[in-house]
Amino acid sequence: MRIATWNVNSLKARLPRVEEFLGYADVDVVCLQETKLSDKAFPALTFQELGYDSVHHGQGQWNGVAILSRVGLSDPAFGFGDGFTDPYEGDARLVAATCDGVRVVSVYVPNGRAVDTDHYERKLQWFAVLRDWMAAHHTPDDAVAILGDYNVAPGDDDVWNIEAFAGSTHVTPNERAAVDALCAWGLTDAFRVVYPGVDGLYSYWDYRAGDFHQHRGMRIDLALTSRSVTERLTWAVVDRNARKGTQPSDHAPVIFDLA
DNA sequence: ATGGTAGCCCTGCTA
Repeated sequence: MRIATWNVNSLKARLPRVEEFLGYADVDVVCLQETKLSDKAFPALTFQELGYDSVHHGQGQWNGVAILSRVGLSDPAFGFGDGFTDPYEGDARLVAATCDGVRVVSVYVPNGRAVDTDHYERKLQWFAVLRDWMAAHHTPDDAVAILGDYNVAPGDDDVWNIEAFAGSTHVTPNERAAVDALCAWGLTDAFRVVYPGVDGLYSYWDYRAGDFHQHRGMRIDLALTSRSVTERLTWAVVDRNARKGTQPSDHAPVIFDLA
């Protein structure tokens, strides 16, 4: 099974690039973030014609997450649901579905804006709720994969220059601890299983200042996988070509192969 | 030079 995650930064603007990606990437499951669409505007029929079932959790102007699957898609869930207090209530940031026996979760973690803001504090809370939500619905022995834009670079080698991020979000100890808490529950940063200690592998480059061509990127699009999924992992890659050309997203897809 | 670009419900906010 080949599974990918991609923050498309508006599916309306990016649909041609997403269709192109589906045409060459041979992916079975795709987690999308920042569709920026209402559910009504989500192009489910387009994906159906390309062979993919889909589920979308959207709100319109901002956020929005989806899962596409050509290997089955069942038991969809939208947001944290009853029993959880979402620190970003009203935002469409999580959708889940079971695809060929794997519980797939597509997440768009809040950006956090700046360290000294309420948005940052609620970003940390959102991570805590995600962990509680996982623990409430699953055990680490389940086949679970949470893919998405985590808006956190887990290690110093996940940013182009850690000194340039002094005082910034995405690299703070508290944000990394929030990711570590998910891992402590029983998940693994799958990309680093394939590329331990390899520098310069990013999934996001700011549109501004020519960051992509200057290799000023960050690895913030992650797949956290439970043990049984991690054991099936054979390969991973960033599709950097998707960041090039006409009207690219500022994120590239990250692709994972499971035996 | 506190910049730059791209997206949205586009003259302001979000990332």
